[in-house]
Amino acid sequence: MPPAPLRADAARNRERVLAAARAAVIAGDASLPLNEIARRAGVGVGTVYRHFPTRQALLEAVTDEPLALLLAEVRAAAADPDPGGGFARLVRAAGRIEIDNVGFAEVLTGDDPAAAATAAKRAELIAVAERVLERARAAGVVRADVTAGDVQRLVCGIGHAARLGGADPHERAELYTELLLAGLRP
Amino acid sequence: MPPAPLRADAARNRERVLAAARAAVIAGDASLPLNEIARRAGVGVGTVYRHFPTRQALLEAVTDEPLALLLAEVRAAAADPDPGGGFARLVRAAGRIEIDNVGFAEVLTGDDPAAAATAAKRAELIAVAERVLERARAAGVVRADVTAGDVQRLVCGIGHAARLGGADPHERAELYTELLLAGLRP
Amino acid sequence: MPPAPLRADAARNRERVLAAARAAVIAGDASLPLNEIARRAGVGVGTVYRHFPTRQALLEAVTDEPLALLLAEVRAAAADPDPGGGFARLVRAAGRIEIDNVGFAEVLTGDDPAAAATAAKRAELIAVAERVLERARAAGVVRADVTAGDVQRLVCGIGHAARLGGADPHERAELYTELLLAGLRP
Amino acid sequence: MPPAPLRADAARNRERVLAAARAAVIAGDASLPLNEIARRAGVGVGTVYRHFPTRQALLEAVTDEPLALLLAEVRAAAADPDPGGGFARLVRAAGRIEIDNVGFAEVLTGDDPAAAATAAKRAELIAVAERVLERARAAGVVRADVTAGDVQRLVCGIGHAARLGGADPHERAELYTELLLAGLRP
DNA sequence: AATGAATGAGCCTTCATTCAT
DNA sequence: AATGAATGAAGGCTCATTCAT
Repeated sequence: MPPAPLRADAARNRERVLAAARAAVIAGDASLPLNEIARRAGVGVGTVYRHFPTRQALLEAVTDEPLALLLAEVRAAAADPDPGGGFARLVRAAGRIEIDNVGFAEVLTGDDPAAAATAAKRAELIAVAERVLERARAAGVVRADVTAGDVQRLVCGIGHAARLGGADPHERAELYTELLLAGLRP
Repeated sequence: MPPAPLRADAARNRERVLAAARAAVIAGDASLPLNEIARRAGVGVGTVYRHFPTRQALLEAVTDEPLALLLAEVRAAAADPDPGGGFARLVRAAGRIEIDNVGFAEVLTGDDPAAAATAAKRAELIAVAERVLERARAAGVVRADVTAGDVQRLVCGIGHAARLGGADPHERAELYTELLLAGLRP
Repeated sequence: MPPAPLRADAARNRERVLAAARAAVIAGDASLPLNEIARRAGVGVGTVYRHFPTRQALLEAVTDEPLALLLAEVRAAAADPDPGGGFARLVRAAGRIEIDNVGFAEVLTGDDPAAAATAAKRAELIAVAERVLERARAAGVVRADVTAGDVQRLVCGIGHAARLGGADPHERAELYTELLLAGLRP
Repeated sequence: MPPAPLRADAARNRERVLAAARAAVIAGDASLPLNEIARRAGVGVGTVYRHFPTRQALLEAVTDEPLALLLAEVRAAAADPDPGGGFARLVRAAGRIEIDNVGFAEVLTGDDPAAAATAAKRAELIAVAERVLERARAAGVVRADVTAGDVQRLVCGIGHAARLGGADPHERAELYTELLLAGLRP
């Protein structure tokens, strides 16, 4: 059966929890106690558990929005007539999204996406990204010895690096992304 | 006064604890409970606390050897007559060491090195690395908009990235390092 | 808002913990581990912490009942038409209550009452007691060089003294209280 | 055999430990870790244990000097031709000594004096004090319903009371002692 | 469905005490 | 005799998770 449409109040609660978790994750505190997330969301712990049976499930849900965003970008990249431009666009978008969503990398590269929906999105993401890379490679604008998985990991790495310094990581992330793109050329 | 030579048995215990911690860190489990480290080392918890009053102190001790190693490399890099070659050597060495010592990055980029010795080594490391970069920049073989801090962070990021995939990260790390070096050229 | 009426079962647990703590305190073991109090109360440690975030909070709660009792007495004393009689009544009541509630003195004379309610009661207690003493002094039935604080401390001291011997401290406390009253006369 | 005369250095160590413990006790920190006492004394923990097998033994040793002092006073009191004056002198001395030696009361009224020497002194102290009280009672200058034990306890209580307030307890102790003496009159 | 009280395992840390050096 | 390293029991506290209301 399709996942029963949530009652209005249930949906609102779910959203609140999600918002609290998102805020925590963005603030870099991805290990915030569930008790505390519940408190900030203004709901009981039980409610958190009802909507998200495991912490992993919650993190995935948090990552769901950026994942959709990235999916859109990768599709747009695949549709770009310029293979090199499309690839660059993809990498830049991934970098931007990664830097704004701390847990993102873990879910994307982690092993067990509990939720089927996430798994599906992830699979598509990877498949399309692979095509984008393939095309760029064929056009001779990207090194041949680099896989889609490498690119994905490198984007994560760059996000990690950008976050290591103090203050605003965005500027750093931008620079690092350009470095990465330069390094990826043949 | 010099830090009083340890008694033979004390030194052995210290080494055991260190070995257990090192193993844990290499295995990627840098947050292993001190209890557990003590158990694996075959000593009481108290002994761990005696030798390393804080977890940070223990991590620093674990990182001490690779830090010394890297320090030697950076000195050698500074002595290399070829600025570009010296710089590349430094980055490659840093990459290799980082990949073999998970906690390394954190201690290197973290804020408060409890132990004075670590602080000193770290300071020298950074100073010399800065000179190496400066020289490479002056020789026109490295982009001008990249600081020593950036390089340090990027090496960490690359280590992180290499570790994200399954199995042997070494090969990946090597590739990523070359990408980084390529990206750093003007 | 009023402190939300506790759920029936929560209230029962709170009471059990309180009872266990009270028993321990009366038995003179005011430093009983919270672990042990939890065990005796038949609840988990967490429950103790939920109801009383700190040991101090628990002690204050334990002392709350006798504090209320004493407050009633001191008010009655203030209302007594006979200044000397009122004062004596106050001292005797304080002695009796002190002897039955070991931690009482510490909370009363200690510095930081965590709970606002305790602080308020304490303040009123002291204020009214001061008036009782004042009146007695004015009537010439109490030495002029003794402050309310002194009386408070002396009552604690007498409780302490009464508890030092073996067996039943009550009888001793009574005698010591009379000695104190005699000594306080001009 | 008589307790083998200590070697000079052993005696010095013993004295150092004693001094450290005394200082801690006077500072009101009678529960200072033995490790810490050893450190302050500049000796190893083992040395503390050698000289004082139990914490109780150490406390008794700390109390030994004031005990001797009090013993002298009580003898002097017994020798005083004036029964009332002798008694008052005894109480005042006890008060003064008690206020300067926090652990004193506990050792004096506690149950198990591990050291035989302490036990002996204590016994004599009590015996002589009893005679002083007896004489005062016979002279009609002290209430008849008060035992030597009571007086001892009351002095402890007064010390306790004096220490409850902030800052300098000496002044308070003096006042409280006079109150006690007044209260003890028939 | 929601709540939040209760639970208890588990980690952290301290310190009395022992014992090899 | 002295030392201080080692030990481990004990207590403090947190937090994921369950479940009665």
